[in-house]
Amino acid sequence: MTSINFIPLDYDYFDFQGKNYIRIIGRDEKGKRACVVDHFDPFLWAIFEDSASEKRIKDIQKKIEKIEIKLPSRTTKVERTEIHEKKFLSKKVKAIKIFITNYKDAHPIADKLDFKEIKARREYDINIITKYITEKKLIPLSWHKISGEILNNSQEFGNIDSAFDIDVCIKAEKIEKLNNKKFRPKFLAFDIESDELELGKGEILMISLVSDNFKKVLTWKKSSEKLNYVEYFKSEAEMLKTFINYVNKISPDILVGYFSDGFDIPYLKARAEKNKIKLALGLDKSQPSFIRGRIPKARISGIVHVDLFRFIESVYSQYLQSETLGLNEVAFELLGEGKKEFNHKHSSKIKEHEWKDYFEYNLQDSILTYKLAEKLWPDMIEFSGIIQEPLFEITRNSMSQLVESYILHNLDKYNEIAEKRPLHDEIKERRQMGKYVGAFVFQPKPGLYKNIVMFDFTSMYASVIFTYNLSLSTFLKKKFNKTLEVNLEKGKVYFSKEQGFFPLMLSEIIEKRKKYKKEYKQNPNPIAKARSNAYKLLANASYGYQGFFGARYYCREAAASTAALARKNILDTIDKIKKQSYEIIYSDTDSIAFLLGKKSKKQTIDFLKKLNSELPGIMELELEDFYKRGLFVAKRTVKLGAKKKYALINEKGKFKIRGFETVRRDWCNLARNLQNKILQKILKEGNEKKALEILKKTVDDLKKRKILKEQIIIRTQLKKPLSEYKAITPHVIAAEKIKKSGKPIDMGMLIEYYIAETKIKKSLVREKVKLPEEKGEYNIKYYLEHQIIPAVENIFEVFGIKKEDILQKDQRKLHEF
DNA sequence: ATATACACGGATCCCCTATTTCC
DNA sequence: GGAAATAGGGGATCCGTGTA
Repeated sequence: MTSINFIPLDYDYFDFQGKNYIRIIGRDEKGKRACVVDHFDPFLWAIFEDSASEKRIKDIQKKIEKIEIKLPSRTTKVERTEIHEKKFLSKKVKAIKIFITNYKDAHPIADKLDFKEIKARREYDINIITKYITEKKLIPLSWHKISGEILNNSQEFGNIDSAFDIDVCIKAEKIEKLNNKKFRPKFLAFDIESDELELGKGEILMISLVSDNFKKVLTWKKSSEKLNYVEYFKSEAEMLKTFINYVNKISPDILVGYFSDGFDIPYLKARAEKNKIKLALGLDKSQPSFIRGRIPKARISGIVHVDLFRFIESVYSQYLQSETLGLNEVAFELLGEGKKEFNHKHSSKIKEHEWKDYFEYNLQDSILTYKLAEKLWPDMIEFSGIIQEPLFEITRNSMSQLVESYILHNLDKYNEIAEKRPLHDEIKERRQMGKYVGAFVFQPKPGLYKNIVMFDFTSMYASVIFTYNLSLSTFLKKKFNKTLEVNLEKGKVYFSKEQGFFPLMLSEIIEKRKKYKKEYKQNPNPIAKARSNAYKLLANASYGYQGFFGARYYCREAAASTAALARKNILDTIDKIKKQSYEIIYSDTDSIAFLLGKKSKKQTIDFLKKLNSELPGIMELELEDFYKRGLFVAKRTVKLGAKKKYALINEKGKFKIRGFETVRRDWCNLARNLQNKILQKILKEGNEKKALEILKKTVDDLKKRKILKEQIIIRTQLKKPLSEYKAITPHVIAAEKIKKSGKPIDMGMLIEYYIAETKIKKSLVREKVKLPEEKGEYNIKYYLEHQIIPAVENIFEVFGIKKEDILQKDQRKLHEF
């Protein structure tokens, strides 16, 4: 027996003689490409009724062991069974573990377990790789010592070692986890350019590739200038062949693109087909395969294909300020550099000397993608390690899938059998349930306040779930002794006080989050930060997960109770703060703002300690900050204060602006910047005088047509296919215009437009829409009445200045010209 | 395909009234 | 001259986006 130190990267499975085997590609310690083949005994569970007698169980076991399914290609039978004492939804159960020949047939086998003493059949609907990892504990992106037999030209598994381009192949006998050591994968970033955005429609003009000390642009277009990183070919086909050769030669661990699931890989595949070339990117020379979905997932055998856009969209975007998730903006925020400027036009119109810029542009995209991959690597590795799913899945799964994977991989700690995925009808039913009551939001009074204290609950929902033990596994249909009773709108619901595994798991997540946050503070480094963030994300998503109709552990009652008890706690706390004669000015979900008044900061902090000592369980209130001033405005429609809209300045002069148009991307920059400046001025100075001057200046500039076009562009996202819109809004018109001009329209596109002057008097805004590149003058009336005034009128109204006052002054000014 | 709460612009619908059209 | 058709104003409601 030999052994290697191994880090798993890419997981797949195959059948050999009717049985399932797992194939994992990774690296050994010397950086050599290694392949581990492991057997896997698939199984599922059947859970007995509590009333089932020992004798009956034995009977059933014998019957189960005779189950067999004959298919044309294979026969699957029950190989063996074991009786276990397990837990299901935190309750003790007797269950039978049924080992079968091939996991693909787990479903039909489950269907055959039709005995009245069996109340549930489970774990036949879990992905085979997930199941393998939970069983064998071969954790992705962690080092392991694999002992076993080296396969060298072995006929076993049909010559697997020679089918793959690998250095060593081992059939695993024993797997041991090693202590964490660093691993730096070999990335290869790539990007393609073409005239047409519709998949495969036009030719691929060029492909850029970036890896360690490697930069290339492959093209078949001629340029007047020779560049050392550009390789010229005589045709698209030759270029594609060389691209495939480079990928094979460099043999990266991770092939990384930006939106490459949705564009680059499918495009390459389509063009390769057209040119009758096999897109043999896989380690076994196979072509990429596509797993269906909203955006298909492009899998390359043996190499992890990471589409950074997808990872950023599903996981990382919440840490970003960027308003779009385009490569340019994201790279700017994370790396401080953006894409190269290039004025896109059809290749037939590009002059010879202009190609150089296009090549540079194309190369820069891959450089940025490469750098982003390096930057996000700590997050990918931490997510993969914590959730224990392969990188391919981690970078593509939604938040609910990540939470669920975390649960599945941790169930054995609690001796739990997994709950099943909801079936189609079940999902339909859950969705029809409608909404339950959510968070409490305090109705603020408009005004400019001084000396504000803000408290907030740390991980409020997660701490409520643990404190009150709210989950599917603790939800009771009836009231028993020692139960928690929660009043919901539709009646009372009950939860057991016996510890449920879900709340317990969540408390461990919270603990780990605290631990790594502390660790990060003591020693700031990307790994600690990524780890702390990953746990924070899991904790935050758990509440939503329990209320999500697609969840295995869906429990509407638990989700509704979480919200209800969070409301109760914050309202109780508000009462206590009031009783100390503080004046509450605002509260939303987990935060409370009130005036310091005559009290000192120390008194307030002492009071916070007292509040904390009275809070149930692990619930915790902390001081968010002291603020020098805060502004709350009225709603547009009624005189009441607007919720979720306020601006604060702390004692260090740092602003916190929420909900205002300043932070909304569907307002033009002119209105946003103006509002931002005005808010900041008012908060800094404590009055509106100077702010009013800023407003006048802007109105003046607007009327004199001094405003730059960039400032008046309105951006709105297209959230569904154009044809599905019932209300034809300005951004829909703009999208139609783009489509007419021959550019493709994608769902999710950010549509840009401005409102122009028109000759004829038109009443609808949409009739004045123009695209940024269209010539025209901006509509002064529109920008004044629909952008500038609405953005600031509520602010000035706090100081008793009415919209008419502002407008009248303007009109007088207008006459002066 | 994590949850609900909230603000608000613009379109659309509906009702009412004034004006125009038609007999 | 009077009824019917039409235009236009104003408010309620719906649709849609984005944020907390």
